[in-house]
Amino acid sequence: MTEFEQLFKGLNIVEEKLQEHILKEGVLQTVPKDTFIVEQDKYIKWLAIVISGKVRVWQENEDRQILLYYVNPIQTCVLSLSATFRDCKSLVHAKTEIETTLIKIPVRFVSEWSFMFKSWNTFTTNSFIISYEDLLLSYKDLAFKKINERLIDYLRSEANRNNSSIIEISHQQLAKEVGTTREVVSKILKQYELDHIVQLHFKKIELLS
Amino acid sequence: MTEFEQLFKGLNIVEEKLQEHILKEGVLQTVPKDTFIVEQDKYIKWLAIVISGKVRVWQENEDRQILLYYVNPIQTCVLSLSATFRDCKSLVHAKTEIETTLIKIPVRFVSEWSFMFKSWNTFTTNSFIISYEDLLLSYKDLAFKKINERLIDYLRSEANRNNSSIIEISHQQLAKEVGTTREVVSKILKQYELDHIVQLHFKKIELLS
DNA sequence: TTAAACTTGTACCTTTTGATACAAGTGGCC
DNA sequence: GGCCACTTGTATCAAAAGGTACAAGTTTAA
Repeated sequence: MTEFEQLFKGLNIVEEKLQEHILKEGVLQTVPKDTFIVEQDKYIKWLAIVISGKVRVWQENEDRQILLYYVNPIQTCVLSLSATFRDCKSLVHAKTEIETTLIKIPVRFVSEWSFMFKSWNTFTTNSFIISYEDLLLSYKDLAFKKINERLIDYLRSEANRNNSSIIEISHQQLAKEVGTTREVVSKILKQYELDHIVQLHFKKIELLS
Repeated sequence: MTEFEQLFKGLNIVEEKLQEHILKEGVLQTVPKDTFIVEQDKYIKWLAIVISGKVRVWQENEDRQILLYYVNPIQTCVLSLSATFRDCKSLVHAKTEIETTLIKIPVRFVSEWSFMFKSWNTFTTNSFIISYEDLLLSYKDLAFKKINERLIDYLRSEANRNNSSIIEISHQQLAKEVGTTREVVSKILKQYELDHIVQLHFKKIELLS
C-alpha cells in the first residue's frame, strides 16, 4: 500500500475527485530524526500529515519549554491546520522525533477542500475538536496539578504510548517536557523511587505501578 | 433589526435557505444574570450563540477555578460547538455575567449545516481557530508567567474590554479568574499599588499605567 | 442603628519550586 | 585504560505561592 493509499484509508477519503487532488498537489517526503517541521513565529506554507514516524509539538520561552502534544501517524498538527485557514505565523515548534514520512499539502487547498469534500471536512473538523479538548485538559492540569503529579502523568502516558513500562529519557529532557528544571525532576523522581513507584536507571525510568 | 437579523449580519449569513433553517430551528431566549448556560460534565443539547450580553467560561477543580474566556456578542462557546460535533459532556462551565440574549440551535443541525452552507462553515471553522489560538496563548502564559504578571495582564485586558481604567471586582473574584487564592491577590495588588501601577478602592481597581 | 455578611490588609508560617554548586556515575571512543 | 561529554544525586539557599489567623473597613438589610 502506498503512503497515499494509507492516507486515504486512514482519513476515510473515498471521493475519487479528492483523491486525485491530493495525488496531484500533495508532496510525499521522508525526513530524518530531529528535523523541524514548523518553527515558532515562522510562516506556514504546508499542511503536513504524518504517515509514519512521530512529531513532537511544543512551545518555548527564552529558557523553558513545554510539550503540547505528539503528532502520530494519520494525524496533523492542528496549529499548522489552523494556519492554513488564515495566513499566520506558527505559535509552536514541531520537530521529528524519529525518521518520519509526511504528506504535505499546500495551504491554499486545505480550506478549499474542506467545503468541497465531506471526508476532508470531517478530517479537519475532527482534528480541531480533538486537539482543542486535548489542550483544554492540559490547561486544566497545568492550572491545578502540582509538578510531581504532572510528571508522573507524563511518564504514565509515555508508557502507554510506547506500550512499555520503561521510559527512556534523561531528567533534562523530562524537565523540558513538563516545563521545569532538571534538578526539580531529579528530586521528584528520587522521591517516587523511595515510594516504590518508579525504579531509576541510567537514562531510563521504570514504572512499577 | 431582530436578533435573528443581527445574527445573519454578524456571521455574514447570506444564504436564504440557511436563514430559513435558522429561523425554523433556532430558539431565541433572554436569560438573566448568573444563569448557567453549560455545566462541567453535563451533556450539551444546544449550541448557544450570544447576541447581546456576556458569558463567562471557566474550568474548576474542587476548590479552585480558572477563567478560560468570555463569549461576547456574535460568538459562541467553542466547547459547546465541539460538543455538537460529537456527543460528549462539557469540559467547562459557562454562566451569564449580565442579562444575555441567545439564539440556541439544536446540536444535530450544527455539523449538518457546516457542510451545506459556506457561511456556516466559515463560522464554525473560524470559531475553532480563534479559540484554539486563544487557548494556546493562555496555556503559554500559564506555563511561563508568574502570577503577578498574569494578574496584571488580566486587569489590563479587562480594562480594554470595558474601555475603562477602572475594574470593578473583588479580590476574591479576581483570585478565581486567575486561579489562585484571595490572599495572594491582595498581596500582589498591594505591591502594585506601592509601585504606583494601580490604585486600590473598595471592590474597584484603577489602572494607573 | 445595629447585626450580619462580605471585603480588605497583613503578619507569620509552610510548602513548592527554582537556582547554584559540586561530587560522582556512565558510556563512548581514541 | 583514560579522557570527555553527559547524566544523576544532593545539599544549601532563595523566591514564589499558598494557608491560617485575625483585625478592621464597608455594605446591606432587618
